[in-house]
Formats: sequence, structure tokens, C-alpha cells
Amino acid sequence: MIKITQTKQTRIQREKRLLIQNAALEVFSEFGLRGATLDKIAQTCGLTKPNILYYYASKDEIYTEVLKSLLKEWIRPLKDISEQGDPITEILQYVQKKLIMSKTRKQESKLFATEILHGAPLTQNILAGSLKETVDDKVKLFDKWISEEKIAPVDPYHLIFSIWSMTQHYADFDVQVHSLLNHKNHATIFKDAERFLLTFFTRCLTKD
Amino acid sequence: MIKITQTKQTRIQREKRLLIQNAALEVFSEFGLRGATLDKIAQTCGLTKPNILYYYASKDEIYTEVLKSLLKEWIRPLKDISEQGDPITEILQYVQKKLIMSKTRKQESKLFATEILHGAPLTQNILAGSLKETVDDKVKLFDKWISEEKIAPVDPYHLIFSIWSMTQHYADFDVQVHSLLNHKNHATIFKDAERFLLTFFTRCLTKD
DNA sequence: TATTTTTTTGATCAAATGGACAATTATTTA
DNA sequence: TAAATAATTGTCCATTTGATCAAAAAAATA
Repeated sequence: MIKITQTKQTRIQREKRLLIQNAALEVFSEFGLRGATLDKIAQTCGLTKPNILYYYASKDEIYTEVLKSLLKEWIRPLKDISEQGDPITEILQYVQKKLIMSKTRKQESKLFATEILHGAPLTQNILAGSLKETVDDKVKLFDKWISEEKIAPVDPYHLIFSIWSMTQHYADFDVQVHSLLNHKNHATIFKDAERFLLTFFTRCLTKD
Repeated sequence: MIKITQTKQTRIQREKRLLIQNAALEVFSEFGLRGATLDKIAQTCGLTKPNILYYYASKDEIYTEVLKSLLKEWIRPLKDISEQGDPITEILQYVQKKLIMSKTRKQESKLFATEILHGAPLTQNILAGSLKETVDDKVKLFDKWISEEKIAPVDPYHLIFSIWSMTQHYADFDVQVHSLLNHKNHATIFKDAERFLLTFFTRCLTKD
């Protein structure tokens, strides 16, 4: 049994926990919390089921652990929007960063999407907590830019929603996107998406 | 046993099948295919589990039935975009219709989202079939409008993706939206969303 | 190396769940 | 109304699956 009080993890613990987390991300993002089984996770990382439960108390604990450990870096690009930079450039860069994440971190995107879609049963506190703080902070900044007439007047909350939804669409609904685009080359799709989004947001943010 | 060959359903069959479908929609959209149980569906519609299996051969059959019966009306607004109308107006109306569907048919939206998110295991043929046909058709129309300089030049496929993602976001991620907007009044959120989206797409489609 | 601690696993359990089926009840039809 | 058909349900079963645990193996430590 791993003692709760122990502060220092052994080498094996560090290695195995990471191994499990990676496998869990893969399985959870594909099948969702309920569709994923400990057997599948075990098989994916080459451990036995009881061995996994030696490192984590339950399936739910693995799930929340994976979500928590991913959320920080998931919010980061939003945090990076700087008051110092040029407003339009800052926002467009954020769009680009989010799109890149959709391309390179598809599993994480799908995991979050599934979680929120089903009511965020295990992460509602996070939504109302650290994420909300960051969003509220940037909304204030956008409002400031609007009042200074540096970007066109739009509802900042809905602006953020639009960036999230349009970029994440390419990760979450990749099956549909590929199907409708005749299974066009993956890189080409993202290049086209980037061009579209940058044009789109430039027009939206500069008009008047 | 319900005979496969029989063409005419009895009154009871019609009623009960509809009852089951409505309950199934509710349960599947909340828990997903694997998270939903026959017991939950049975409880929701007030029938017994064996009774449900008298009308449907399996849980999977209920699931595909629900998806299939919903898809037709789900595509309809896209089909309704008319070559005769004013291009900008037609597209903006489509945006509005999709947003209204997100508001009034949240369950359907979530059901489709979950299905596609997990690889559309049971609807891939539909994606590649009737949906693709309609999309391709409208893409041609948009291209025509662009060449006639009636709307600004943008990639029509990605324009459609952007409409889908931004409108559906308010249904699929409602928990997040509400959480970040301080659980503001539901109607207000959609009114704000509508204003934002119409401004957004107007600017995007009229620039230059 | 001897002892202690950590890690691994085979066997097993209990609960959940999709589904089968025969018996019963209700409805339709002749 | 009697016979036939359709609908309903209680009971049961097999499988899946999250989780337990004691014993064995491996690793760390003294």
C-alpha cells in the first residue's frame, strides 16, 4: 500500500504512475469514463489490473488525476494573452495556439469535451474555480481594449467561446471533418483551417 | 415476437416504440451509449426491461434507431438554404436556426456530439452519405455566391464547420457556459449569443 | 548477505447489466 | 364469445467489471 503521508515517491512509483496516466488518457479519450475499463488501461500500458489498483485507489481516481494534471497546461495559452502586446495580434496568436493544440493534443481535447458534455461530474469545481478566474481576467482585458477602441466591440465571453468551439471542433469532431473533406491530408486541413480562422477573426475584430 | 415482415404496426407498437425512443434519447444523451443502461431507460419510460426488449432486439438497436430518426430533421435547416434568397440573409438565418436548435434540442445535439466524438462507430455511413451530399451541395452554392461577389471569399467547408461548432457549443458545453457566465439566465445567454453570432458572421461575410 | 520494504500477480468476489424465456395477461379478430 | 394473436412480466442466466487480498517476487536498505 502506498502511504498517503509519504512525501517522496520512489522511482518505480513515478514511472508507473506516468505509464498509467498515459494509457488512461488514451483509453478514456476514446471510450469515455464509463466506456473505459481497467482491463483496457492495463492492457494498453502492459500492467496487470491489480497492479494499477496498487497505484490508484479506483478508476475514478485515475480519471480525475488525468484531468487535473492536464488542465493546467490546457489553460496556459489563455493566460499567456498579454496586456502589453498588440491586441489583435495577441488574440490571433491565441487562436493559432489553440488550433495547434487541437492538432497535437487531440486526445486531451476529446477527454475534456466528453467530460463537460456529460455534465462535468468530476470537474465542476475546476470549471468554477481556476478556469473561471482566468477567463474573467481576460474578459476584463478585452473590455479594456474595446473601450480603447483597439478591437471591435464584441461580447468578450462569447468571443472566447467562439475561439474555443471553432478550434476544438477540429479535434473533437475530426471524424466528421475528415469524412466531409474526402479524407483530405491531415496537414492540409489544418492549414486551411488556420487560414480560415485568421481571416475570420481578423475581419471580426477590426471592423469599424 | 414482432415479425420482421409485417408492414403495419399496431397502435400499441407505435405508441410504445415512441415512448422508448424518447426515454432513450434522454438517457443516452446524458450518459452516452455505454453509460446508459436498459434499466435506466425502462425506468424513465415506465416500462419493464423485458418489455423494452420486446420492441427492440438490443440496446444497440435502440441507440441506432434514435440516431437515425433524428438525423433527418437535424440536417434539414442546412437543406433549407436557398439559392433564390439573399446570400447573407440565407446564411444568417441558418445560423439562427442552428442556434435555436441548440437551445430547444440540447439532448439531440449532445447525442450526436458524443457519437462523433467517439468515432461515430454506428453512424459513419450516414456521415459519408446523406450528410456529405447536402454539405457538398451547399458548398457549391457558397462557391457560386463567392464568385459572384455576393459574399466575401472564405472556404465554404470551414464556414459550415464554424457555424456548426459555434452554435452547438451552447448546447454541448452548456455546463461550462453557464458556469463561466455566473449561471446567468438561460434566455439571456442565448440572446447574447445570437447578437454575437450575427455580428460576427455579418462582419465575416461582408468584409471587402 | 540478511532483513525489511515495496511491488506484482493469481485467484476470487460482489454488483451491475444485457439479454432469454416461459408463463400470464390483455387485446384483436373471427 | 371463443380462438388467436399481441403484449407484459417475474425469474433467471452469463458475462463483464471494479475491486480485494494473500502470497510470491523484486528491490531497497542495513
